[in-house]
Amino acid sequence: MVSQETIKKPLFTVDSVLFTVHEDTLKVLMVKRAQQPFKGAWGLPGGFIDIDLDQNTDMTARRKLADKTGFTPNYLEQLQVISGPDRDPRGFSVTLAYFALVAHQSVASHIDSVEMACWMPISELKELTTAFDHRQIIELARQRLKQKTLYSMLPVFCLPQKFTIGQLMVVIETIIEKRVQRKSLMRRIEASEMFEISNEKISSGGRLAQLYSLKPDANIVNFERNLSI
Amino acid sequence: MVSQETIKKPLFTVDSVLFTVHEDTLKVLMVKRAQQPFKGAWGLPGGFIDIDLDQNTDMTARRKLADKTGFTPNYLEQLQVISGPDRDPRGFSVTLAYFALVAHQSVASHIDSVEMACWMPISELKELTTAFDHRQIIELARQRLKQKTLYSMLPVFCLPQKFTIGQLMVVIETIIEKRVQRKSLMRRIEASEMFEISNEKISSGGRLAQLYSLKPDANIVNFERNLSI
DNA sequence: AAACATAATGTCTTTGCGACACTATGTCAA
DNA sequence: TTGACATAGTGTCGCAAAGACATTATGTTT
Repeated sequence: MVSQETIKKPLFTVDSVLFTVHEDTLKVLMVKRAQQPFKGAWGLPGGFIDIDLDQNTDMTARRKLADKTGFTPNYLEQLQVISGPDRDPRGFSVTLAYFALVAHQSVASHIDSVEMACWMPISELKELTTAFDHRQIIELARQRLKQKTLYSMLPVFCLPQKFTIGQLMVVIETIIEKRVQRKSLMRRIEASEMFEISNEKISSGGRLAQLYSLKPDANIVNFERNLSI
Repeated sequence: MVSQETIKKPLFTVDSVLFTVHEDTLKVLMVKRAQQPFKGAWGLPGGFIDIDLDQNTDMTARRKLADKTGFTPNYLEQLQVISGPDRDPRGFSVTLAYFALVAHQSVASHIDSVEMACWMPISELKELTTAFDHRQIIELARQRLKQKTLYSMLPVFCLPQKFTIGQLMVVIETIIEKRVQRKSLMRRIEASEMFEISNEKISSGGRLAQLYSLKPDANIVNFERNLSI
């Protein structure tokens, strides 16, 4: 028989960095670990692939997130594989980290009712001791989110189905930590052809704001220019 | 004890898509499989992680490439994890695919001497039956290479240490399948500050061409604008 | 020495974001 | 009711970087 049968296998896990923006703050979903190692510490939602339940690793990520939030995220993509002999006390470990986005309101109530999960503001992470190398993974995810925000409309997945340009602007500014011109966003919304104008407007303390929504079959457009850093 | 001990583990492998450009053609390194499954078929170089030899999955990719080419690539980055119950006849399989670049001349002689490895022009892939889902993985890698070529100088890793703008232009045009302005490349070389002007020039049938080389400590700059598609 | 080939530069056009003034239209309070 | 205020949306100019292409520079070849 071939050699792979005799090679020691590493642990393989799937973890997700689920972001949302709420109250002008970028937050990440953390869960309190119920088991060793790092029992009781905050860490990323994730776990082992279950080859009877999961068709692939994307499903593993979704399933684990659903366990914690009762929801599947609006957006999910692979972030990176992190591996090494020392990152897990149980032995050589390989983690596939996902990066996900969700509208805060979608999951707010469920999260609030569970003691094991919380939305952690990204700024409060440095004072927190997290399980494994999860803080670095979150930082990696944040960089990716920031970068993608410069050339795509990814932040719409942090908003409800119908949203205004003002809301989009706030979310983008929170993510990239820089002001952005409303005009630029309007140009991009127009040019991308990803969105449709709702027949509703909502009040926001001044002139009524146009509601937009993502077209049902829209693919995410990547613009050829970044917003300036 | 916790449940992960009882869960069936998927197979975990690391494969690499190693590109080079030679004779105005984008080529990918394929190896003839020595073992089942798909024994005798062409596939991507790769294999199982060896937790005694490899500090992480990057090392696995490098080690497996070195086995086939006697070389480590000039550039290596993670591409994507592909997983599923049916992609490997032995059972549920998880593959971490890498994407790598090398100058053709670096490895040409070694490859030529080995019957088990060859540089396959990307255009000839569709007529070839490849192991597993390796053709899709290659296509994925090609898309990524193309995209990154629009906003970075990644193609320099397909060139020898000293290269001319003309050579760079050919490689870029081969990858993105579109003509590009020499002027644009010169502007980018200047602006990125990644390169230094060699004190040599080489002949190329006309006026001598300036040789450039990557600064030893240079990081890869991402431009804020894409080349047009 | 002339023809040719490739390299490099000069400069005008095009495109899309940034800045900001200006207009539009809602709410709220006197 | 009306005027102050707030937020939404538009018009327009500036600017930076890529595209296009003519022009100049400097090699090789005959």
